[in-house]
Amino acid sequence: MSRETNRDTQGQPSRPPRATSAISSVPVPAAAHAGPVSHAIFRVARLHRMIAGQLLRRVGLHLGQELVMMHLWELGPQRQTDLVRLIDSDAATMTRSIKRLENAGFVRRRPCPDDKRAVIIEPTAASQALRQEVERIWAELEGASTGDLTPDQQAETLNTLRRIEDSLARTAARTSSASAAGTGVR
Amino acid sequence: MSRETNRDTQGQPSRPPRATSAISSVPVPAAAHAGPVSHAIFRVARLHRMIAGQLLRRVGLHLGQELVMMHLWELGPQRQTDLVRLIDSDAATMTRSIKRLENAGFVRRRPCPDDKRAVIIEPTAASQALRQEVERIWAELEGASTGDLTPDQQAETLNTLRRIEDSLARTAARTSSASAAGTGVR
DNA sequence: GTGATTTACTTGTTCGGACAGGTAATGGCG
DNA sequence: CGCCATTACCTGTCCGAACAAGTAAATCAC
Repeated sequence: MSRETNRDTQGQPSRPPRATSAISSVPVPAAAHAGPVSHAIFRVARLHRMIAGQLLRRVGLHLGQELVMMHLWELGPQRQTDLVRLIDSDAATMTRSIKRLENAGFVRRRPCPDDKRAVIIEPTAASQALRQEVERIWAELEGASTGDLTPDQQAETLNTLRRIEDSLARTAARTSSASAAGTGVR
Repeated sequence: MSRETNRDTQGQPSRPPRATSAISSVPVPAAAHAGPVSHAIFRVARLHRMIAGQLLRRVGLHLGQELVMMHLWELGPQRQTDLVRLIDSDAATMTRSIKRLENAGFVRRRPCPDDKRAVIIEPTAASQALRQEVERIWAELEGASTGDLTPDQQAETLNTLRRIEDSLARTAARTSSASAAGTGVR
């Protein structure tokens, strides 16, 4: 959360705060009642992102940069466009992210011999020291997400998340194609 | 996703695509294998955020601004700091968000009579036209998230999400008070 | 081979989010 | 009353994300 995580100090608006139902449930009546699942996704996403950001910052990485490095470590040098596809990111975002990783000394840029448009990104030797740290962070993040769930419960959780993802993906496909029928058949 | 959502286009670097297991499962070996739940959360969050952004953009709002408006509509005029607490946002972010909503004509700023430091934010009459749209969008987003789940399954999903949130919240509480080893890329 | 299209990447802009200051106004305490 | 920590808000900066637009190279069509 932000720095201000206190409660009480009620303002003078014209309505009672609705008896904040449960334990820690932040008082968000409007959004919560309009779409409980949606709002839960939103809160989980924010917490997850925040924790990941905190952990990564300690090793000198920003959110998202760890994905780039993980792919480079695992698959070796990649063209920028391949990284974009792997992470399903944006070309513009990747350009700037790579630039910052380069400034930080974690990657190097090399022109592609086969294709003069392309650039090959490769992890530096110095970045190898990060690898274990990042893997530890991902394990920590996974632990923070799953808590003390049993493997069965984790599988169930994963199932639930996949179901949500599939559902959202279906909607995204419908929503984005306002005019064309295209679900990207080229 | 980004604009580039195509597949195939065989690349020529050393990239064995690893038999993309399922249907839509984007080929993200490294991150997925390091933390499946974590990675699922990440993907769900991104999809959810993207769809919400698309829907909101059609009515002239940006991500997060709808939360401000929903609270103002439901609770009436609020001080800026109250909005920050309600949404659990950041004071700086709120300042700019309010400024943009003001430029868009959706809110008005009025000095607080009791406290000369504070500012009262109130929804404009013009913003009332948005209210139904935003509520429709939230319903649509909820539908997109839950898909064709039965109420029981939705409750189960909600339970799972809450469990993740609690787990993350516990970690966040532990993490924020931990050590502080600087190291910054910036 | 020439021209049109596609691809790879860059840059500019805007947004939310987060952090680091900075300025008033407020309120408590001696 | 004066001192001082807190509060409410603002500004600057940096980052990821998304969109628009542009450049250069590769590829396709003819």
